[in-house]
Amino acid sequence: MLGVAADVFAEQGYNATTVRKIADAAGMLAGSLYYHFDSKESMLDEILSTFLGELWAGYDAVLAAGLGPRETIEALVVESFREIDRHRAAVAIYQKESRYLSAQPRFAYLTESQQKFEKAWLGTLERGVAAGAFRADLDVRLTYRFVRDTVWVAASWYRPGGLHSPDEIARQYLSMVLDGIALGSAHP
Amino acid sequence: MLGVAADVFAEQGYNATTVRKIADAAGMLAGSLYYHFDSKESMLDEILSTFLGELWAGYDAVLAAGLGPRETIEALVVESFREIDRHRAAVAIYQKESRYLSAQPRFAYLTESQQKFEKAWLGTLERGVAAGAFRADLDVRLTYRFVRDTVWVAASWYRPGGLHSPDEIARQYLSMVLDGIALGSAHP
Amino acid sequence: MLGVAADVFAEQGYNATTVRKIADAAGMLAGSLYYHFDSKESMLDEILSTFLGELWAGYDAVLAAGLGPRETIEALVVESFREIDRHRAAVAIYQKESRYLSAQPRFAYLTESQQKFEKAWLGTLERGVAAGAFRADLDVRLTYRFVRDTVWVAASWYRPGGLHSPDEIARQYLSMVLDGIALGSAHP
Amino acid sequence: MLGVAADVFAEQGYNATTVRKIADAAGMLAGSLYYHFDSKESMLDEILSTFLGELWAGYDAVLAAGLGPRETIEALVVESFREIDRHRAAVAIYQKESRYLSAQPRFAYLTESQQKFEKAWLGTLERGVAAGAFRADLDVRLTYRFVRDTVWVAASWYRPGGLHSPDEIARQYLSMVLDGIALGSAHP
DNA sequence: CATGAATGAGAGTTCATTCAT
DNA sequence: GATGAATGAACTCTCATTCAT
Repeated sequence: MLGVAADVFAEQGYNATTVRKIADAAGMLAGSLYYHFDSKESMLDEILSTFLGELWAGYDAVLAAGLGPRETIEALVVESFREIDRHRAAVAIYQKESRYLSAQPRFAYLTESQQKFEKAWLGTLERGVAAGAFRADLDVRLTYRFVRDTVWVAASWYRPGGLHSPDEIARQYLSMVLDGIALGSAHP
Repeated sequence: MLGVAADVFAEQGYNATTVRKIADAAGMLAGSLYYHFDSKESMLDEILSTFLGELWAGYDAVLAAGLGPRETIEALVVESFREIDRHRAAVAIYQKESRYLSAQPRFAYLTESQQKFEKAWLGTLERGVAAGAFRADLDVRLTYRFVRDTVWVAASWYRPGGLHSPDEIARQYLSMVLDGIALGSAHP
Repeated sequence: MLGVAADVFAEQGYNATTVRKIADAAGMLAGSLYYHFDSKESMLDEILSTFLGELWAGYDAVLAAGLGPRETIEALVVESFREIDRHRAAVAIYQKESRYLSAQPRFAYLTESQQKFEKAWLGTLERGVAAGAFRADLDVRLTYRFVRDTVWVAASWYRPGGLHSPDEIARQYLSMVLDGIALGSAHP
Repeated sequence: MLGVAADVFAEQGYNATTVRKIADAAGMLAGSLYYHFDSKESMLDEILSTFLGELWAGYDAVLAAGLGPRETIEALVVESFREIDRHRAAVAIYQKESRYLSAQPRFAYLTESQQKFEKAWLGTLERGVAAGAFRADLDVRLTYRFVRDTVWVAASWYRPGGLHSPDEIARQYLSMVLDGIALGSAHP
């Protein structure tokens, strides 16, 4: 039933989603939802925290593996697309609502997660620049935002079961992000 | 006053924004807004259509200039970041709300604009692949989405008057998109 | 300008008429009306009191003429249709709104007028029954309402300048009220 | 609950009636009404269409009975007063609001009903004139309006459970309409 | 005299939530 | 576990009215 709610939230936006719509999609009446959940907000909370829990399980495993910076970035991107595949709705909700939600105490964990996230990615990029794996002529914060957005916005159009598997999409994205889309360019 | 409304819509989301909040931000009472606008929706309409009007003025000029595919992409990206600079709030609103809005007849122009947009970008990318300017081993639709999202999501964090000028950001984005962030990669 | 307001009130109803509609019909802006009138209610007040003033001037002349009961009824009906002709809108407003207005102190004169009205008509009918001019087998209060309504409701469809003059309509109405519409009936 | 709404509409007028007044009269809060009805307008719609449905059931039975013109008129009047007795509020609402409502598509059936109504009454009167039952020296359209208004305006003052039963009122009205209120008049 | 802009009370309506059944 | 009915706060919007210009 959380899955149903997540789909509706993702499609219509949290605020524009009425409890009745969720109930309709779940085949019951609006009042009946309250046997299962405390509130509309608690559904959202559970959707987001479950997603972030699984995301960090994956990320932490990658970060603990002791890979080089380029390999770490690659693994994080692959992991991210797998999460998009498994939690598409949650990711879409996160993208749309997190800024406004993170102001509320109940969703403080969104801010924490975001900071941890930034530390992991930005740190890896900086490590990669120092190690000569990534270009030094780019603003690293800009690069961070570029890579981050590039990956996660995919949730807005990705549909599971489409032509490309998550791993295939990850591979193509990585190729674009790392090597660019132009032909014959080089950074000696 | 449309600027005020756009800022509030961008920050809180259209649905979560009450007319009272807009009125507060504009220094008047909620009812007073209706002397200037027919409805909350008409404010949104005017914000988005004004933005799209100016966007297409710029895009059309670029597309009519007869540039090569790579130069066209470069010019479109530069133009896009300039629009983000001038219409940051409108772009953010567009990003968040357009999917759900485009279902309504009143906002049918969003769908039209999106199709024109896709045609311009996708066409240029295909032309570039054919001309040997862009890599042929990538899915061109995936590449399109990658480039498109890469550019426009910037509106979610961009603040006018920050460290980087729009043109500087465009330059860095283009460098990443075209040549990648990795050092020493080449596509001969 | 009162005439304009009266027409709009008559057509749309007092409550459904906005000040703006009156102003539109008068060729000015809503706020400008307040140079001429204190309030929407005062327009209504002036319309109704002017009409009732003229009505009673006519009625009082009839009642003071010392006519017999049948001739008095005839004269009152003729006078009424002349008032409908001259104050069609006011009569229509009166018909629709008086019950609800008469509860307000400002419009107490409506109640007074109505009582005077009832006294004049009912008294004449009773006088006529006693004098053998009118049938005694009918409930006189019912008869009063019958005659009263019969006359005044005409304001709802009457349009000045139509086929029938007010006096012609009065003549036909009187013929129906006094002698009935059936052929060959008699009350010896 | 429709009955409650009808009473309030009848007494105060549709526009002057707030949903809060209806809710008060029904012993609930304004918002609660919307569990039972889509809108204030849909209450009005249901009240009027229910009334017209029953009215035409009665009228159609009369018209199908194959009576002579005078008997038809008598039966229609009797039927009308019975409807006033059963749907007093609805009739009063119809009288006050129908002209303005019939302009809206939703209430187009009011216009249709009115045309059917006119056809039934006017046709019967014309038939009666041709058959020598009614006077030929009167304008038949004027007569139609006279009879029509005479009957239905009664809803504005009629109170169920009063001194006169609907059938008694109908009898007196018919006597006045058919034979007049004057004594000794004849139409040979 | 008229305008344009604002006010503020109140309208119809929506919706998350509650709760007896 | 689910339903139907109700709650009450909040929302968008309307409108009579005011007033500086």
